[in-house]
Amino acid sequence: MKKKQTIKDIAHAAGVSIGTVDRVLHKRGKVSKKSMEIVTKVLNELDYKPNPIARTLKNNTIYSIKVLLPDPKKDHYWKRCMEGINEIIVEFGAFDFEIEIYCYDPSKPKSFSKIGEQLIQTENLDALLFVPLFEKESNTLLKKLNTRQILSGTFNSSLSNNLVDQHTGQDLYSSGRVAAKLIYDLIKPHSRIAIIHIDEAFNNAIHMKQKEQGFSSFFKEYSSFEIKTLTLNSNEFQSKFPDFVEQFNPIDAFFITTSKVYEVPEALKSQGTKSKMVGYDLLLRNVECLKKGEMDFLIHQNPKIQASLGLKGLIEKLIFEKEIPKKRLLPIDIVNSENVESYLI
Amino acid sequence: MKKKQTIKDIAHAAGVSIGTVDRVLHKRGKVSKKSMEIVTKVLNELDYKPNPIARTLKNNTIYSIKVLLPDPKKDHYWKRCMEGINEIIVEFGAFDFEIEIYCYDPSKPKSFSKIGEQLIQTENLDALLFVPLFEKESNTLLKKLNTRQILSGTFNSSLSNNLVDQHTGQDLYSSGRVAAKLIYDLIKPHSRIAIIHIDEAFNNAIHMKQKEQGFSSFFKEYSSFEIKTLTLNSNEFQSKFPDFVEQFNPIDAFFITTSKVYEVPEALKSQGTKSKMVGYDLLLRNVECLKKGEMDFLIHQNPKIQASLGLKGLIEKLIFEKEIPKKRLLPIDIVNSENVESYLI
DNA sequence: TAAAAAAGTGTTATCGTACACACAAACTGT
DNA sequence: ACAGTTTGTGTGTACGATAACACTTTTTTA
Repeated sequence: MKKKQTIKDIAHAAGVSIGTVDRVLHKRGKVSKKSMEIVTKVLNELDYKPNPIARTLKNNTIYSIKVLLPDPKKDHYWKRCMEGINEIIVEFGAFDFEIEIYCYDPSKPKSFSKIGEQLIQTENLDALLFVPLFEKESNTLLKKLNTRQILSGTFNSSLSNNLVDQHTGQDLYSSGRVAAKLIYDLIKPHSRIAIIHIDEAFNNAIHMKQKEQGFSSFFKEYSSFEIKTLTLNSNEFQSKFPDFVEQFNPIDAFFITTSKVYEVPEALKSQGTKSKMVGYDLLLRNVECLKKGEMDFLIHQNPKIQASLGLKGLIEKLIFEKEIPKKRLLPIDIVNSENVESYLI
Repeated sequence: MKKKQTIKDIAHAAGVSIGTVDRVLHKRGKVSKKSMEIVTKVLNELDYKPNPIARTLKNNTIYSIKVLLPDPKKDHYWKRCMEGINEIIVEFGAFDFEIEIYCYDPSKPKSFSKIGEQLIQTENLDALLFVPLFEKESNTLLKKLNTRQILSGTFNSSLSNNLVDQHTGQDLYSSGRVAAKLIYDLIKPHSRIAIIHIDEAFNNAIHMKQKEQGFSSFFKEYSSFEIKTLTLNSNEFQSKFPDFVEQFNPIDAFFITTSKVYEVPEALKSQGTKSKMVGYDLLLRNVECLKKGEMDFLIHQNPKIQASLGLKGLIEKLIFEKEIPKKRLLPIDIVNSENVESYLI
């Protein structure tokens, strides 16, 4: 039963003062070669780890973190992210933090830029966590964050470059392949498959493309399927979707690449046909469809965990100086009517 | 930008010393009615919460936690639990803890009782986390833990009573239903389904039973399926399984309730028939089968997360006095050949 | 060679909480 | 009325890490 080593123990073992040990630990210089050697030697031998508790106690600055995500009022998907953020705020409530959430309009790149611009003007901003729906605008923001030495984190969507300090998300290409495999198991050869992209306003373009590429890559190994793609935004759905269905009929399976899955069974009801269906995200309306048997699988993007892990990473980096991986990929959860409850807790 | 309230702030606002505030906070008496009133009033007004960080700093005791789980050498499934435990040990390495792992033979209840008995004899044991494979023996242990005021936690298997302080696991009944739904989607009506229980030595009896009940409950809604059950232990597999298959042939789908799924495709190879198959756990051999297309789905019990969350809960209870829920149910993950990698990181 | 600058080292206050201790004021009993 | 007890209150120190500060020793410069 050995007690944890403290800086005092190290100092004593090395025959120096705690001041010297501290200078070695923080590489603050002003240490002789001799002291340096003996302290590092003792440090390695005794496996010293500074007590994070004591460290944060002394360092009583108030860290400021801002979170910027799409408005949940415009798209319900983001509500769960908000919940994840709020959970972390509670969890770290005992620490001196000032965390504020801001929302932008997911259909307006300018709204993103504008709020982003305001946020980085904040005095003493320590970290910014955001959802980079718009590639160009996000990169502009990131560059400014980097020059100002502000810690950056993204989640949900990913950027192709390496500018961000930390990213939390899913591999969308694999996610498309998962959907493909699920559908493949449900249908017969020579079936007809429709890929439907329903977006607010063509912003998730990269997002949807990656899923489609994964999906297609899977079916390339099997030539006997006919696959067609329809891309439309939310408003066009009522007008364009029925036409598409009529022309491509009969459709054996649908792969919907966004969370607006619930639109499809609704629209198909008049048709009377029963198709296999795989889509994204556990929105209330999607879950209802799943339970009613109107769709087969949902792929869970785990927005809550993505957001909370992202924020947690930034916080721990700030207060514990914990190193965080540049990229963290979460599992791709397959959800059907029977395990959906287990994800909703 | 408001700083966190400290005990000093409260004392100042109430016009008393921090000692008095402290006595009010800890109900240690020796406080006049007048002081009591004004301090509680200020306390409520300013929404004071003591800093748990500073609190633990003072309390420099070394906590002792023991973990008792089935030997990974006897059953590979437990290897990942071990990994989860070790990750947490690293994560909390900076704190004063003494965590030790002990293993018992999953086929011998006596081995569990014996080591359990030894562990609770330990002086100053603060918490015990264990896998309660054996109901009777586990309850005996739990009662002793309770009388000795030792914090208790279980994971993976659950007990029907309420004696344990904290449990982390999955709902096995639902898990059986998930398997049922997966199989249902893959086969035609009037198919024949086999439920196979392969156990080391009939210890997971409750475990397997719960899964079977969930599975059956799903198919009760559809009368047109023929379901047969085979229960055997690992050693009997070679001899009894082929007979069973021959008698019940053709079998359209298999539901294997334990992690020994990999045995089945192997045994069926000589048969030449292709059946649907759903089983449990991401053992290396199971993953190989999944990738080769020899089985359709695996249900992931997430042993690593179960173990690590369980241990983390106990630790946080001890050092931060964080309240932990009596029961924590993890999601039931559905795994196919395309998302399996995302769970193996 | 003396003065100035730099390098190296130890001491100490601080963060917020907890608790022992000291001390004063208000009571008790003889 | 005075010693002894109880009650109430404030002060001081500890926990471990950190960094400012003070001090000594060495090196550089004029």
